[in-house]
Amino acid sequence: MNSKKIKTTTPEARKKIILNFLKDNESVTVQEIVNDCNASEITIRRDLAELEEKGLLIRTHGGAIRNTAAENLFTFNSKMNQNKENKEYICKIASRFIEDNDIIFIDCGSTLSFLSKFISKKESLTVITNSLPIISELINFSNIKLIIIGGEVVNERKAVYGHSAERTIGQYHANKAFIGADGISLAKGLTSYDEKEASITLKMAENADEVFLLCDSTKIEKNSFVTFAPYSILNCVITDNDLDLKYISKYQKNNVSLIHE
Amino acid sequence: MNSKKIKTTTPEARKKIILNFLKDNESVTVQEIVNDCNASEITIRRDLAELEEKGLLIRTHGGAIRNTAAENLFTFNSKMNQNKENKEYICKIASRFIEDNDIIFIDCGSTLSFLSKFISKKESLTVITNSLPIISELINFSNIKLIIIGGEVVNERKAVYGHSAERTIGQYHANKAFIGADGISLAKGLTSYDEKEASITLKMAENADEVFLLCDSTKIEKNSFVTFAPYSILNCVITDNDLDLKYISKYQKNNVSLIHE
DNA sequence: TCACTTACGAACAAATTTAATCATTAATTT
DNA sequence: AAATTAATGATTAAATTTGTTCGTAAGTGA
Repeated sequence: MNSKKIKTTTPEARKKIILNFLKDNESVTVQEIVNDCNASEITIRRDLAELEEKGLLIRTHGGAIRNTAAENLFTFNSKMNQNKENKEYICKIASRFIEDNDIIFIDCGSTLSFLSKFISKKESLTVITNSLPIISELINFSNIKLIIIGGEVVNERKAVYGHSAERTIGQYHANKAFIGADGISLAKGLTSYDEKEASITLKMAENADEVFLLCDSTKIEKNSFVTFAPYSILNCVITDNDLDLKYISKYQKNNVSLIHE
Repeated sequence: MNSKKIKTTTPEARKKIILNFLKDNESVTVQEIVNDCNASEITIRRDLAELEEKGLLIRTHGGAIRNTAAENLFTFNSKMNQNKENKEYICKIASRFIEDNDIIFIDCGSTLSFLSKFISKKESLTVITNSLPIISELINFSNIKLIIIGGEVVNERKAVYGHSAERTIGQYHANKAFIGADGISLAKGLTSYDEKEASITLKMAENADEVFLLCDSTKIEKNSFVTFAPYSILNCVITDNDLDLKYISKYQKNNVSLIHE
């Protein structure tokens, strides 16, 4: 029996360690990685060179810094995990409104990206979206017909935007649209931080029979920068349990049902 | 040796051990599994190959890493590594024809997906594609304007197809198109196994000033199922070094340059 | 600026991992 | 029990990864 020394890292595992480290830290030195990975400097430098090649970090003298644009290919990172439970909760409620054979729009955004988790079990569904995380989650399910909206890919949002995208949406019609917003109020309607995003969201709403707004309770009766639609386009707002209950009747009077459980 | 060796693991039990280990750890080495399972390296490697085939993990040199959905969704696996060197070689040559500020179409297919490796260094570029692996490789690079063609997402090919996609391509015009095919001959022109794929390829070629066909030498003077374009739409065929040189002059006489180095 | 230190990468050589082939063993079917 | 099939391991050559050396480049402080 020849006892072999057991290596605990492979090249790819090292790279994962490096990238994971950079998720928590702004920068890393070659020495730090050498210690963590039990490999020589030159090996680490070669790893860093490869990772830079792929755009996953930026090399510096003595180490590397995070490439803020990259972090994780098709998942949001920090924003994604903020309020994760609430977002999942909201999406779970939303999934109750999805029926077999529905054709649905799914907007992009960190809240909406949890929706894919709950809809992969439906028997048959057509999903039209501009969100790459959604595509990536649903692509393996043969029961879902997936349609991606074409246009310019925006890295920061992992989604497709632009005139071409907006025009494309008009070619489709869906039963239901599941959209996001940065604020909603009876006074100003739906508002957003970003104009591009607002245009896409509006187009989806316009081309669907029923419109569901998914947003956490902190956004209710709050206004953001760009006003892009009146609240009347909505059939339903789905939010979390922290909702101030006084809003429910107010919204009901304006024909919008506010659902939180 | 007179003591009977007692087997403690079956193939399925080993695989369970491997997968369970990867639930708790980011990565695993072949040696670690060998120790845990009392099997030889080759057996473990065969296990890992099977598990990778099923998409349950990702093999690396020396072991395997966990398969988190988003990381490999948009990459081909088995077909990708067939003939890898030739495909890279072809793409490297092709990249010489790409200049700064070009607007280029990139077709989908395992050969073409290596092209992204070589074009991320260009200063400024617009890439229009229906290939999700290409999108996933280029999304991090701010020097590249990325446009995805909308339509139905086909999991098997990790790409976008359909009438809507074909129509969309007509909205764009590119300097150069880099396309693939399953066969090319002077008699039949460009041929493909798949009709949907052929239509997309043809549209790209029609909407570009220059057309480059990237295909390995085994496809030269071979015919496949669907004839979709005459060879005259091509400006250039880029192939590998195993090319039979007699074809070069023949193709040149028909105004197609056949490049292999 | 200069000297000084540290980091870097190319080239080579060593070590490790891998795939391919073949022979052996175990399990299953006939 | 014989034949067939599946699983395993040993051996080899090839491919990949790694570390060492050494000359060059980059940052640092006086």
